[in-house]
Amino acid sequence: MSFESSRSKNSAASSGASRKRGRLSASPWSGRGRKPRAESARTPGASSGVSDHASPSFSTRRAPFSDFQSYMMAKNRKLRDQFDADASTSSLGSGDGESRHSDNDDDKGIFHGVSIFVDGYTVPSSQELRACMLKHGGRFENYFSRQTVTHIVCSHLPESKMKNLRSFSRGLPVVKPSWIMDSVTANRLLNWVPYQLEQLLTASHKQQKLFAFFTIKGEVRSNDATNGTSMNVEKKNKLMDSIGCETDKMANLSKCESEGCAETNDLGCQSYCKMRDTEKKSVEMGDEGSITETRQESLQRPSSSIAQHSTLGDPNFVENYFKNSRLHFIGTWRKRYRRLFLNNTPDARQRKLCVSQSGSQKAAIIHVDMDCFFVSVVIRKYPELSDKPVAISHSDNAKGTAEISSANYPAREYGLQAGMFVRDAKVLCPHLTIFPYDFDAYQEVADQFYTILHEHCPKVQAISCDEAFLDATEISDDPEKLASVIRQQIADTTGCTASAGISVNMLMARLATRVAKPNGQFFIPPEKVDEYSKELPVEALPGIGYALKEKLKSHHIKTCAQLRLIPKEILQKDFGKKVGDMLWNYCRGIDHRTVHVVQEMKSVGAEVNWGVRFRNVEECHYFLTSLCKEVSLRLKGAGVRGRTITLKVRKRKKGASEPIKYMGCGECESMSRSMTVPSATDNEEMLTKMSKELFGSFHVEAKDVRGIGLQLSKLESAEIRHEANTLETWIASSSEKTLGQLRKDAEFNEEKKAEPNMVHMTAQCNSEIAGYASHLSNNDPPPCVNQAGDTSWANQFSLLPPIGHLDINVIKSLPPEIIAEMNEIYHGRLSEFIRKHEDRIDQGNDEFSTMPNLENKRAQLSVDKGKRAIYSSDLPSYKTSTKSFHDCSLAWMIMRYVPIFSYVYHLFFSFKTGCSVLKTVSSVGIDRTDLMPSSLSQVDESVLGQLPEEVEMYLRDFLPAHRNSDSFGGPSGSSINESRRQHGIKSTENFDLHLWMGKPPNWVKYFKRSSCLILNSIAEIHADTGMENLLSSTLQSLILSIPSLCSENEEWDDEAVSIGCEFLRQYIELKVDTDIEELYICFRILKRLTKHSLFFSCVYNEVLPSLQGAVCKNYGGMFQLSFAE
DNA sequence: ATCCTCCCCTAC
DNA sequence: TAAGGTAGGGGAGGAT
Ligand SMILES: Nc1ccn([C@H]2C[C@H](O)[C@@H](COP(=O)(O)OP(=O)(O)OP(=O)(O)O)O2)c(=O)n1
Ligand SMILES: [Mg+2]
Ligand SMILES: [Mg+2]
Repeated sequence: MSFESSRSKNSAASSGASRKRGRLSASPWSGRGRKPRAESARTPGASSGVSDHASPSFSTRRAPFSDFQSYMMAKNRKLRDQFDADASTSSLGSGDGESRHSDNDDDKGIFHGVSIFVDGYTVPSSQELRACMLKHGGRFENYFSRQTVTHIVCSHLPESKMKNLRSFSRGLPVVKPSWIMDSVTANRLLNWVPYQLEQLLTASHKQQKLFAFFTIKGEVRSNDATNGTSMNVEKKNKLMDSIGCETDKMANLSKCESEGCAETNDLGCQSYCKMRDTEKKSVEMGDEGSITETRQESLQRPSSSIAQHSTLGDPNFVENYFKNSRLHFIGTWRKRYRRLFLNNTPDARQRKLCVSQSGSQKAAIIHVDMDCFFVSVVIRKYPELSDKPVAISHSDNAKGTAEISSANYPAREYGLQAGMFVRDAKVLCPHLTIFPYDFDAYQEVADQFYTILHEHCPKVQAISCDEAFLDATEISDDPEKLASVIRQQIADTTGCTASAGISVNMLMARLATRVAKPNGQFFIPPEKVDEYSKELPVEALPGIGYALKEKLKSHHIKTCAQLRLIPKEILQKDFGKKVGDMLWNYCRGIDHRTVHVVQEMKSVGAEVNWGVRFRNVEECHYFLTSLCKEVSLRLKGAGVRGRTITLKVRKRKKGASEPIKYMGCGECESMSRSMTVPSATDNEEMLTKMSKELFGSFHVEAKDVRGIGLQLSKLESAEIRHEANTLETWIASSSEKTLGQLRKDAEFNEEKKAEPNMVHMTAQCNSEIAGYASHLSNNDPPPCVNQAGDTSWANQFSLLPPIGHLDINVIKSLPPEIIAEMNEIYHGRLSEFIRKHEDRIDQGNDEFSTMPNLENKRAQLSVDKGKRAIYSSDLPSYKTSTKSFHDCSLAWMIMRYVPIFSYVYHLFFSFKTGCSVLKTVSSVGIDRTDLMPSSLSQVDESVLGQLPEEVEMYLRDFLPAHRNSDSFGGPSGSSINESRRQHGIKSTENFDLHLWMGKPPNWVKYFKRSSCLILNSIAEIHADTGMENLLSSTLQSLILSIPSLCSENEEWDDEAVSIGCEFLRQYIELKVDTDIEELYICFRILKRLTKHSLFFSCVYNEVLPSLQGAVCKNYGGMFQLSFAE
């Protein structure tokens, strides 16, 4: 939707009033200047690496560059970094990745030879640590294995977990994440000893600690006094190193950094420079017209020109933009604090599985949220400002369109809100003090915030950098106490206040927080849930934003109480199944969600919709290149690759003028297109190529482009080892086991040797992938199966899908040479298989085509004979089927070895149609028939969430997170079809809460349908009295039939009372202006009715305040009704 | 029916 | 000047 629409917090109207700033406002802008992040981002040695390496985005890493040379240097450096990351990723498991840059031996990275396993929640997150390790030549293990892991990294484990950790870590260093971050900062591998986890130091470890302490005694003493952090550690390290505790890797990166990276014979570097040159040339040359235009514009436009801050003026635009975008930061921080479920931990396996589901116990959910987060953090230094209106924004310009990011509570008194333009805010509150952002500080506080939460509760679901849900059901009898302890500690540690809401579900906890703010907490007991939720306006419910609110308003629904009057089926019909359910539940305070500690990552992307202005396609392409670079880095940082790439383009709406917001995108038409490729990628050049193609397909005028975004989905893990490892482990154990035995296995199986024939797999997969990747980067056509050369596929026999999995129809449609090769791989059994099948058809007994077999479907090799993009390839067909077999095996093994899983499985795996009967024959000795889900996408999330965390982890980890084997059509015509579908608002008049509108007024329908006899009668009477629209007449008639109606067979429920109340309230609303006398009469009759009927008594009492309120508002007095008896 | 694509909506 | 991102949920409608 357009940023310009009326739902915006900004009114275009109010630009007048440029008043003077208050006295206080001078300081933040004039005094401290406003170099937002660039400087601090490079500050070394912040305690836990807070300032650096926070985001995979390169944009957070370097200062902006003013001249072209430093720009190029930085680019080259970046390229090299990225190259390193590539190398270390593909060198996992086999060393051959290194040959690619063997000329540069010193580029191995400081963590060469180091392999970490991250246990539990850490700051920075395991994702970031992973990115960091891979970037600097180290390795990151998803699973603990004594063979591979050299260091265990963790922080803040509860004591119970510590015990486990002690037992399985035996001898391996257990260190804090700061070891890694500090090492990176120092650009060398620091000694880990000072970073040992103190909590873990048992007798055996103590020796090392004592040793460490002893050798640096003097230093530590003096430093301890200053409560030092990284500085002290840094000193400790120097000492340790000088004693020779551990050999250091030479710090060699800086050499390259200093000069001449452009001349490095680094292949990637050169090709990059070349590419950049051509890019640049094409931008400059363009067509004749645009050259002159360029000249003219740059001459004509002084510093205030549009070009200045747009893509036109800054070759580093994307980079600089992300360095300053608050929304970018809060968007990516969310990831930082979320635990992604690939991060399985041994302790999770070890913990008891019998954490009995608290079925009977009432849940205790705590929602914690920092108060006006950005403001609080910044004004810690200025306590005198805490009761003055303060906001955070990029600019203090009272006439500008900079946005308010956060306003403190005094400022909110003036009506300030996040998202408002500064110029509007200044109108509302002329003496507002505005501070610039301090992103480093926000991150640091957020880190502390989450550390505290995790210290107190194992079940934390991160919502954003300043907000989380805790499930305290099992850990505390007194969640209110827990909340206050947590809030106190947050205040003490961070100097900022947090508020908390406590209730029985996530919805109510969240709503409670709103009441609690600022700096408070609020508990909504189960019995009050109804009461609290009833009074709310619908937009107070999370999930109801501008659009839903408006849609509901058009049905005359403004409050939850009104919403409750609409039957679920009708809501579902009008809003869709899920949304309808949500509305129905939420307005009653019902919420079935559970606190999810781990969450799935489904897409990775980046977009820019500010400052985007182009003159020609070349500039668009250059921008796309930067964006792809960014996305590629983010993918690598997250350790994933994607198969579907989606490009989103915002195009100036026809007739739309220059946006209200400076450099904004204004009124836009937005469109998106995607293509799916057979092999998941994170390769920058590949992305660039694809995104350019997608961009071209829009046929958009370059000058009209106002925003571009790129997103990858259908994600797969970048680490092939992941599944391999798992497979090994599982295969290594043999017979049927109980769950208990299994757990013990998990504890010890790192000791085991895997089957020798399974070990090869990793290396082969890797080399295959590497080969494919290198082809891509050389711009060669992708290798086809035959060229791929290695007969290694034959060796991977054990990984092939059992022959029974193959869809015979698909097989037969394959090119003959592929069939031949497959036949070879299957040692001739394939042709036999085909022959048999043909026999069967002859007998009219085609088992394979009549039996619905999901797995067969998944293994289908969709061969698109049509035009295919250059990067498409037939090769992955094999990979796909191989992969699907992985999935089967893993899932199968879970079922086989863990009886409880069969149970769990039946509990929550829902199949679409025809459950697949999986025929598993095979090379690894499996011979069973079982049901299998094809992926986690078929799992019922809510059930999954209720499982014990361990089970959840298992399932998430062992099942494929995503469907891997759906057909890959490439950008085949259909997937690239422009769609101009209208999403017009459906005007179903199925329900309307305008009760007094319509020919027979709408209330008649409701009353007739009601199960309440009284309401039915009212409807009847209304009809009998000739559809009289005056309520008083109806009530007059009603009172005559009182004896027959009320007292004896009074049957009514809450819903009847509610609709009765709504009926009256709307009547009040309708009549209060125009016919106050009618209202008076009605309520006198009603008062009389209360004597005879409890129902009317309820309705009357509930509506009376509304009546008196309305009367008072309009006439300044109240009805005297009491004498009416 | 179910999947997929192209949206829209929401929250921070 | 100013930095309107990110990612999940979900609906409509076409393809299968
Ligand atoms: N439109 C928005 C919403 C939020 N934020 C940033 C600034 C906020 O400080 C932070 C946290 O968002 P909250 O919704 O929690 O808002 P606050 O913490 O500022 O206020 P509250 O006390 O209501 O939580 O995210 C932002 O930049 N722009
Ligand atoms: Mg907040
Ligand atoms: Mg918040």
